[in-house]
Amino acid sequence: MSFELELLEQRRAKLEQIEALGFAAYPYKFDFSHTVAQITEAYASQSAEELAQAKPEVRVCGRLQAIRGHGKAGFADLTQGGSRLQIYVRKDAVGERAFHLYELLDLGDLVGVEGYLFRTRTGELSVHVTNLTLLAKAMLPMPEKWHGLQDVEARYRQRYLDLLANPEVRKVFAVRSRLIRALRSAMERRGYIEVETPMMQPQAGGAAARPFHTHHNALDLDLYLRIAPELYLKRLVVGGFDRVYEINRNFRNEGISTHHNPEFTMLEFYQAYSDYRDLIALTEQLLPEVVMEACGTTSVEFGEYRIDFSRFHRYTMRQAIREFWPEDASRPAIEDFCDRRRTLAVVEAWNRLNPSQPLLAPPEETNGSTIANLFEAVCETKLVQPTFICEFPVEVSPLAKSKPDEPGWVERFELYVAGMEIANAYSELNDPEEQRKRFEAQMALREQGVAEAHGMDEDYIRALCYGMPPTAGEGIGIDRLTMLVTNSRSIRDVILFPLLRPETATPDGSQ
RNA sequence: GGGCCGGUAGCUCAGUUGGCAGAGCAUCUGCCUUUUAAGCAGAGGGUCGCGGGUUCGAGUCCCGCCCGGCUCACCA
Repeated sequence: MSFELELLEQRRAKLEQIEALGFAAYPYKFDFSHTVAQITEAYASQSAEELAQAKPEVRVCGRLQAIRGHGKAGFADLTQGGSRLQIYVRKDAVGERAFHLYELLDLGDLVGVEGYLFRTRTGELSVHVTNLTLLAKAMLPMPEKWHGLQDVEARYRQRYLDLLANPEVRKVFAVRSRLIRALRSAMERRGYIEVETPMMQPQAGGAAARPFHTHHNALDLDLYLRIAPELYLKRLVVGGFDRVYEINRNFRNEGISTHHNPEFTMLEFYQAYSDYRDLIALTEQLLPEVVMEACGTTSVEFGEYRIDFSRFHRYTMRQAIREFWPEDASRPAIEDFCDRRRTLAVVEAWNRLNPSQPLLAPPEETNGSTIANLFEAVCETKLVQPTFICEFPVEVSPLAKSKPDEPGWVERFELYVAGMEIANAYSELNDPEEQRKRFEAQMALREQGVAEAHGMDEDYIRALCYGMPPTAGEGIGIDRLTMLVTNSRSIRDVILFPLLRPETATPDGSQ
């Protein structure tokens, strides 16, 4: 028998002994008078004398995280919801039967205790137990008590153990929850209505990404998991919801990295009678507001940086390439991006400065794509403090409205923080004829083999034909924002169950 | 997909030039009625990720594979 099975057998035997003592192995409930957190908070300031006088009675439950035996007495740490409370079990106080139960307990067991509060010789608030019950047994051993669970793979695969063994993980997800709650209430305060739009779509639109495929049997219908809610949310704006938002999952069938999980959470919202400038103003208000609510400050540690969400920088994409160009002699001019040949010369200059990582700019690529790629290569990692990058090439923005004076550029911004794209927003294109032309241009790209190019969406164009008010829309990546406010270097550390290969045994027995 | 790093007891980790598979925690037995990384004495626990190869001998060297991490590419 393997050691692991032996441990399991030991605990089965203990559970049988516990039942033989007359305790239920899996009782149905425990009537607690306090949570552990309520007790530690309410009695924190009471002295040993005050407690000895009052002997406050409590019924409290949780998981045993440490057991310290002393012969005919013993201590244990009861944890619940990330809080800890010591219990003290004496044979003469609980009786033979309950003390025998105490001796059969293992680390990880869930128990309920009844007793009175006191302070030990060393001053620690503890429950002097008069009644002990088992609520559920841990049949497998818990991770080690002071190093926690370190194995990264095990932490993701068995997140429940990660949460039990590593208190800071629990904190990350508490902050994530506060952040989402803050965003929701910030949107509600501004008069936005929360909606839910289809996750399964006959056509995956609203972004440039490859989708996941699925199938509905009864309708015999091929469907895609959505890559963005955008086109549905704008249909709702046509329908008269002037301010809508959705906080939900998007699915993109792309690579996995420290900044990308195949499913990720976005806040996406639309505001009628507004343009992207209004959304810059909104974002400048919104982020400090929600970051303050989630962490109690607007400036947060992120790796080697301190990120200040109360101050925003701003460049156009063309300005940013100039600004962050590494060398004066070859610094491009704004006019260099007007024409294909001059843009390619800028790429060549960049590649001369970075021969090890040359930027590929195939001749058939649109000039807009080349400029956007150039921007990412030159600037992205340097945008540490919150920075708006405004005005994108029309070729990479098929759903955004052109600038009135420069049809090749659109009214759009992306917000960068710590080298990551956090938000993306634009003045929405609401001219159905122009939208049709944009879709046609995208389809032409798709024919050239650009798999993530946008498809034609006739129903969306029909919706625009009924008239969409001038509208601005924005998406904010919740996972990445959570990374920033929890100082997490990997997106997997802010997603409870990140996608991993399943741990199935292969024919040769390996994993 | 490329590059680099890792996988040894339930957990956290050592393992030297190729020479008997180790420690701490956890577990088990005994002692212990205010400890808190409780303590003391003893015991058990291993497919060294998987499969080949080299060798008298492989955790260690070589090849292939699996899983994971970081990074580059792609993307948000």
